[in-house]
Amino acid sequence: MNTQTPILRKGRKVDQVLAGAREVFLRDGFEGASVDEIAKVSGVSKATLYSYFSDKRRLFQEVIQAECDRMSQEIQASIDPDAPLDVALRAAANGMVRFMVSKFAQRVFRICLAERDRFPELGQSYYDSGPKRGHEQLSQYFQEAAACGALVIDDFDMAAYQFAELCKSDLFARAAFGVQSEFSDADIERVADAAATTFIARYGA
Amino acid sequence: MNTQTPILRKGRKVDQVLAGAREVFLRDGFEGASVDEIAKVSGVSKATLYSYFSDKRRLFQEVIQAECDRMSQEIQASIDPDAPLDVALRAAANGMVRFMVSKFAQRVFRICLAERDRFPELGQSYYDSGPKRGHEQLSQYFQEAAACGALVIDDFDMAAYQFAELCKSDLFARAAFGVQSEFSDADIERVADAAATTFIARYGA
DNA sequence: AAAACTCTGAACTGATTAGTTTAATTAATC
DNA sequence: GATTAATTAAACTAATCAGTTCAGAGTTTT
Repeated sequence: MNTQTPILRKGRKVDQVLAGAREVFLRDGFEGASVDEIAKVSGVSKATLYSYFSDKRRLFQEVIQAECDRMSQEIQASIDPDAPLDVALRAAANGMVRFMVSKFAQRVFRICLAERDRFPELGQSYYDSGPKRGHEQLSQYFQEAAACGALVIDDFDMAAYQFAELCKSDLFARAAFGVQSEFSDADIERVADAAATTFIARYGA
Repeated sequence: MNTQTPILRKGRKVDQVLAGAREVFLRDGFEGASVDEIAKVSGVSKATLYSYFSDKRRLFQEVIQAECDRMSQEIQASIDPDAPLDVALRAAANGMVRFMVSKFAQRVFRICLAERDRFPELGQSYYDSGPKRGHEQLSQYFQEAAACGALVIDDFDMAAYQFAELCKSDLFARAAFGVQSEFSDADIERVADAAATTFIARYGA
């Protein structure tokens, strides 16, 4: 349950392979990626690759699990608990919008969604690392703010879900479907402010 | 620009093929689906299939375009413009939540997202048939309601985006990532009511 | 019922790809 | 510097799959 390393890694090029596999899988998806391509990009022979990872599936799982974990790290809802409520909420919303439309978050989102039939545990894994984790952080902050009397919330879970969804307004779907791929600070600020304003209108003290 | 039928369809089994292809593509995605399987499910020989559709890509495009169109039809934000505002909003939210977590909408959503790299026009096509169309209907209703003095809205586009996003709270991500697949009326009602309440708190007169 | 059109089944091509094997090379260890 | 372990390139297997071909069977039209 702790230091087990389920994959055999007896070589010095494991990290090269993981890096190469990450690049190719995130670019081409699971089916779209060929093992030869991954070996080439990694600068490693196919035999070496297969000495580390028993098959393509396991390599993919390792890579995507690592990306989910990394996403989990990056979701640090940068909330300053001491700032005035509206300032803190605006800043948090800004961070969330920015993260949600980022190239990285979008890639992981789309890969996990696309491959979740082939890898049944992947959907749950993504959900736990992304939405669920973000939700927990928000919910906790809202509880503190409510304790201070700054917010009046009947259902903390629902409030957190709504806040996160408000941050997706407009931009998220555009990014996901490739309608727009670059977003200005003004775009982000606009959505974040609107999200915070609506949230406060409902839950403000 | 009107009655052109770009695909050669000189046979009597075209609809069988489209129906079979729909079933298989929606189940297995583009790569996952094999043409032999489609022919088998359609009850048609592969030669016949290829006499209708020049290749697998075109068949897929036809099928998914049809599904986008069908989705477009189904998005009839069932709004009663004469009902009291909160009743109308609750009903609209209920319809939206129900649609968004439906098997059909989820299938189309995931397929389009998964295949939009391979079919560049698909992302735009989905966006236009789904989010954009829903957005237009909402925006129009909000403008009417604002004209009646029932709503006070500064940015109609943003308001419509926010309403739609609020309807995705909690359930949409669960459905998309397979964390939950069946939703009770109570689940739906809960989210819809919360969405309407938050919306009215911000934009109510 | 003859002519014209459509469909079938099955075999075939050609290309791609996951995964294996092997004999030789390179790097790490003692 | 000798032993041991890791890596390599390249050829190979076996499977899958898109798309073609064609002789014959079925259907529609006149």
